[in-house]
Amino acid sequence: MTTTAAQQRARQRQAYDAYLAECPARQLLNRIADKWVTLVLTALADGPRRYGELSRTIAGVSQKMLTQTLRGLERDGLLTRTVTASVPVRVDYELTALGRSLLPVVASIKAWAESHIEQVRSARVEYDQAGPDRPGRPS
Amino acid sequence: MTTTAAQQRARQRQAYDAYLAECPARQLLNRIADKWVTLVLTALADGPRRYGELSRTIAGVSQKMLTQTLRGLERDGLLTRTVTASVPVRVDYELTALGRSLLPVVASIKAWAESHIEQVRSARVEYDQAGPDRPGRPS
DNA sequence: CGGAATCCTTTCCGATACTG
DNA sequence: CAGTATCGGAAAGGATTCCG
Repeated sequence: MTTTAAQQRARQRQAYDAYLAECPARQLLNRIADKWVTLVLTALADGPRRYGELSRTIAGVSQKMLTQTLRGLERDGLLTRTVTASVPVRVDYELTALGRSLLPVVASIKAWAESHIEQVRSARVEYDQAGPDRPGRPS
Repeated sequence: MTTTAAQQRARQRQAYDAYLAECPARQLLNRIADKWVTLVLTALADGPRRYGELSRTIAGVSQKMLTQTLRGLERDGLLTRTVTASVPVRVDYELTALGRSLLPVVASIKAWAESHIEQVRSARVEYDQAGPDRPGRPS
């Protein structure tokens, strides 16, 4: 896979392109196109939330994944982490301006999933019934 | 995993909620909040594409992941697969109406990643510099 | 050309135990 | 309360080989 000078110039013009495997945009896409990221960001839509609140809101998330996701989002500048040194300690998470710019996008994914699940389920039933012997199906 | 009649009724009332671990919407979210799904759907934005075209457009995707993603999207009713029996065989993929309804959403994620990568990268630099000894960082 | 099938490595992720 | 650290199983995903 060689790249011509013309392709190089084309890339400069269009800046970042997620279709290119080596592009940083591809890696960022990989990070934000994530279930936990979507749920965490939308859970912070209405303002700051404590760790425990997030944990309860996002049912079934393990503490490991929640912490890991929060750290990643903090590092990427999408949310802030504020520690209040009390007993017991209190930690609040809040979206940054950058995080809020992503919010409508991930919120629309979540909304789409919730509003189209019925159609998807019936499509699956139809697909599975149509040909029990199809490409991709074992035995 | 048994569900009581009360739980069934509760689900009917609140429809689907991706925050609930058991909810089908959570699983659907898990499927569509995916790097390959985003790239495949956006690659089909301008009309039908052949398998080989998709493979070249989405640089770095393995044949296994591409086929697997396409099969999943076909089963979920987001795209159609059309085989033309020639030599060699020709296979085209095209978005369905359902798939097109998801398209603007995933396109906006891809666009966000491409347009905000700079801000995210500088946020990472700042985070990493600020405290080389921070929560989550080894030694 | 457009896959399927197999093998094998990497990464994800949950469970558990411990800490300030 | 809000984590960290570690371990092991499960799943994702790449490379390779073969096929209609």
